[in-house]
Amino acid sequence: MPQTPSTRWCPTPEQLMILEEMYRSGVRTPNAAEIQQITAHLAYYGRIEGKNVFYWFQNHKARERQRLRRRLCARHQQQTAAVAPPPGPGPAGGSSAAGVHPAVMQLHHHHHPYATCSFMPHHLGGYLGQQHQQQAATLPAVPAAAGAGGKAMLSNHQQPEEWETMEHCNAATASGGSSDELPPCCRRPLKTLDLFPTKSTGLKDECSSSKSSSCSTSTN
Amino acid sequence: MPQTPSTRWCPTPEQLMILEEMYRSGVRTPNAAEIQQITAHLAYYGRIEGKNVFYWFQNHKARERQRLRRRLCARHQQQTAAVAPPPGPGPAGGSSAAGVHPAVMQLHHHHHPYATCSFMPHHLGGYLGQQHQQQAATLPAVPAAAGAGGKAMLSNHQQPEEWETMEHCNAATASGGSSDELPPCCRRPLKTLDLFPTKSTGLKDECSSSKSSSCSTSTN
DNA sequence: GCAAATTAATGATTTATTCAAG
DNA sequence: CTTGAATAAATCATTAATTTGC
Repeated sequence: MPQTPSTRWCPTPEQLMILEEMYRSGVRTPNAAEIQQITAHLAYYGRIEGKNVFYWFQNHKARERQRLRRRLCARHQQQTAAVAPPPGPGPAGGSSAAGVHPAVMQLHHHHHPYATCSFMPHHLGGYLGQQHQQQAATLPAVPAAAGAGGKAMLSNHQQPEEWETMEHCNAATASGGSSDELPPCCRRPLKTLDLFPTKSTGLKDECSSSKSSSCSTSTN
Repeated sequence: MPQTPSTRWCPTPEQLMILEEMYRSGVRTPNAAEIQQITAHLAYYGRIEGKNVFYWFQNHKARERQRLRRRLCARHQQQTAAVAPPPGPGPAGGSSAAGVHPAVMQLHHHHHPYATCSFMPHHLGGYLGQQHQQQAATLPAVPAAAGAGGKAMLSNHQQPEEWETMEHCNAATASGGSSDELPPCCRRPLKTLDLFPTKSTGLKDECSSSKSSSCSTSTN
């Protein structure tokens, strides 16, 4: 069969490189428009959809943070019995390498080749730019008026997050934008979300679900 | 400004009633097609979009469960330390009006009047059934090839969840369906997800983040 | 040397939390 | 205070590495 019916997007090295570079330069949660652009650009190197870009940033961000947490935790546990660690353990001479290369953005600007441009996580039905969808036939028997994606793209690119111990390279608002419509709902202040789920808001966890499991990496 | 640019969907009593009835009859996480249908139906009673239906079910489900958890927890704590001073004033008697009428499902079947049918969480750009969008003008300066929604609809309507202590009304798979394409990725077994985040899969929590907060219903 | 069996990464989905409009 | 909307965390599932047996 000519077309590998791979259900999963498989990023090419180039795509990955670009994405990582973007991430490094500060892009964390691109909004719809940005995702579109990125997608269009990356499409040059192979099949890719908006949702892929979206997911990639989500996952990358989450996992980067996770990794950090784990590290800090390990370290914390090491010196646990000792004393209260200095408030700002910081990367401790780690690879603070702030030397990030600036605007890598427009590596090449040419639009189109692939750019399926359809978001919508899955089978929902990409009735959008549905113009030359080879596999349009495989689309399910969804009634008819099939809408489109459900949840969605983020909107505001809130920079600060692992900004803390990470390589907090500035170059904020990498994607230039800033002149978008920015609808009323997406201007969340910033949200101070530190590495550890402090959750000091008030009523958070319903119960005291004592989840006591060490950091041991047990195989799944 | 003739049209209140209310950013939020405001469900009409009828819409709410129908939604609740559906929920009661087992609908928990309708898929895209179902959401479309529901949206179309509810659109008869007022403006509504797919995402609204989607969110409604999400929230309703989550909150129902949350309420339960809180109750159980409270009870548990009550008989635990036999103290637990009521921290907050508490809403006391909630409106638990459970008097709902049975199978309301197809109250009327007529499609259309409103049914914006566009999902996509927000500003993304509802370039879909974009046919008579009054406010199409307000759409941002999204480049051009604007894709569509981002995250998304669920797919399999996994029933079991609060099935436990809830009113576990059966009538499962209310929306008939079951003959959809159901792409390879969405056949999750069932997922046994009980009320308390047991999390016994394996390596879960990175650390032993001792989040010790009682179930006290502190006002937010 | 290859191919089945395991393990590690990571793309995709679902659930839980949080924010803020009404 | 209720609840629609948005985001982050957790989870699942598939693909790529890697190991092991022949």
